[in-house]
Amino acid sequence: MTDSPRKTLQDIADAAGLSKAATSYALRGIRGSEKTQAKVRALADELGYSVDPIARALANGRSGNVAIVGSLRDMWRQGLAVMLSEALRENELASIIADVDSSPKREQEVLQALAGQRVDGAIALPVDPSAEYWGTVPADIRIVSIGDALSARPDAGCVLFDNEYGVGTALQHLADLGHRSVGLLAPSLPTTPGRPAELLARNLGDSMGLSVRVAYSPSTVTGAARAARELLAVTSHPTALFCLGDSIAFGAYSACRALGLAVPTDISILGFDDSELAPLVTPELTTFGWDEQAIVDAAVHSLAGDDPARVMFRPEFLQRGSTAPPPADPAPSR
Amino acid sequence: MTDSPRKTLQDIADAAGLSKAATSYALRGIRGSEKTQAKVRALADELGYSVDPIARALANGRSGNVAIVGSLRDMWRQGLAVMLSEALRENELASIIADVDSSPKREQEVLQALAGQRVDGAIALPVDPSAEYWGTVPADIRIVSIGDALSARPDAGCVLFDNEYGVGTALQHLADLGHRSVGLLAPSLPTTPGRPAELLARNLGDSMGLSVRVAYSPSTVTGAARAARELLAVTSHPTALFCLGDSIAFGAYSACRALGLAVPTDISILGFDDSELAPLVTPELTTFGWDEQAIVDAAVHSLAGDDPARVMFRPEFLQRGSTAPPPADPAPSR
DNA sequence: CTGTTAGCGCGTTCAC
DNA sequence: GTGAACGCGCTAACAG
Repeated sequence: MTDSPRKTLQDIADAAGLSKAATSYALRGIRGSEKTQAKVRALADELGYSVDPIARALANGRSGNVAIVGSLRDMWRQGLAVMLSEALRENELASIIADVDSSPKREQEVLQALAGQRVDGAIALPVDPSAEYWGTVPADIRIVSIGDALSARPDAGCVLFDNEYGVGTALQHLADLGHRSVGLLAPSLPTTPGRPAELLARNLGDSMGLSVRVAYSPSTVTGAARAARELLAVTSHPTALFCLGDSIAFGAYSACRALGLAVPTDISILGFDDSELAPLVTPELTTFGWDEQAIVDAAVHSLAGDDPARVMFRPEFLQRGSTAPPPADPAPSR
Repeated sequence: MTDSPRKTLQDIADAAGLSKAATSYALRGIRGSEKTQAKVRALADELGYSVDPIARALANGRSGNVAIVGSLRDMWRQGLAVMLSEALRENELASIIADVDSSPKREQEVLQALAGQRVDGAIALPVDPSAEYWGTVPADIRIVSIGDALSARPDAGCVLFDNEYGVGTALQHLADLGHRSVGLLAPSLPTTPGRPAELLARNLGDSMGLSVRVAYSPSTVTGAARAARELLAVTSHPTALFCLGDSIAFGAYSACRALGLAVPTDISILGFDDSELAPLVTPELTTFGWDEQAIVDAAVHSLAGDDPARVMFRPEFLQRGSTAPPPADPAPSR
């Protein structure tokens, strides 16, 4: 238990026989001769000095903290959050993580608290990207959103997903297999309508002669199981389930098992995100994979760099074993 | 886009016609008449004032932040970290999350930075609980460790797991089934020996006439698959794998599949932590479940309360389908 | 008790 | 290279 009373800049200035200012500049290599800088630095780590990040933050107005805000309930997003956190650390930024479940209300609250928290920026995995409240975040807090653009915050960096490609590929795949009725299990709440992926699914489905029924599901396996069950508990249920997240797909597996439906012979299931476990369930889950590290790097770069970039990532279709043609006779009625 | 240049204490002092000091006291309800306090508070949120956490931290030495430090690579810990973060928020504590992968070196670095960050406390899911470096964290930073006690930090709160029960039950279960040679896949590194669970496994194994071979594995599915493969790639490999974490168990499934070993007929697999997916893999994973919410509450309570409590949780054995008696003839040699 | 004045904490930055 | 002011809230010491 070190009881060392923290060295301050003054301490090492004294030791070096310099002024605080000179020492400060030297430490940061901004001014002073090579020699002085070297001497000061040597002294600093000899005495075990390290800048007090709080004092520095107070002095120059940036805290070096960024918030990671959003819906962090499914495995994929949790993993992403941890990766983000790590990438930020490598950029000398501390991250505070705030899960908002999938509640726009919580999202708004957290956002409101941001200003007070003095974060320099935020990386969002937005619950409701079309909400007005994004506009209320002070303009000097940089935002990068992952997944959807923030309509109320056009200046934010965006790491977008090529949903058109993903959803199009998925529906085409199902249409090609002969499905006509598809259930879409989306992670948002009914109260946050208009998320691109869902609109897209309806439109693209229409153009392929596919009837797409949309349902909303929590991103937890058990929650999704319940949602999937409801979708399947009608007399003439969809013959395929397209789940916007692997966690949801796993829930769908569970629901099918409970209902005695075999995957993929009775019903096809399509996931999204390629969780580590997708190849491990039976049958292996057909899903879409991302280059997560590239996504994380893009987000952090967009936050740290000077251009709030807009980049788009295209998911890779990973066909495995969870899809097949629909059963020949009308789907069993529960 | 509010462009408000952050109100300061001075602003609201001016507005109230008071001194900064009076205002500061009033806001915190420490001094001043009821009337003044009410007036000042009203003014404060009318003007949208909120204390600058940085200035406050600099002034009184505490930031109201707590760090969540540790190995956050497996799903279970990631989920726990997010839950902790949420529970802390409810206690008006912001949390910063630092994943240290499973590197003691990184753990030490993060710990060292803690003091500078002015965190009030830390919740640790320690990589190396027996390391000396825990002792170097300033005594005024409260620590609560989850999973293992910190030998160098006897004053820390502890949320312990009843490993004796868990490991004992697991090994007994395997012994009862007739296994004699068990592989233990533990998430630590070879460089951090002496983790209770592993020592226990050897000792308990001995007393049951079980030969326990310990191997170390990353907590990712793919990493664990590799580790499991090595363990199984010897001529006379264990007939059961006890994995200290479901992520590792899933990796073991993957390895078995690749090696053409059937679970549970060729090899039994036992997990730990009861991930949401444990009942979804085939065969369903036999594992141990926790009351995560209780664990989180205990940790947060121990950090926030005044008694650095020591509590212990006992996992629940969840027998499903991944264990069976060993094959009658000697195990196939790869 | 109410309110005030005058630092303090610690690193940064502007003038000279 | 230097002194001094600054950022913003907290707190000891003191006056009414």
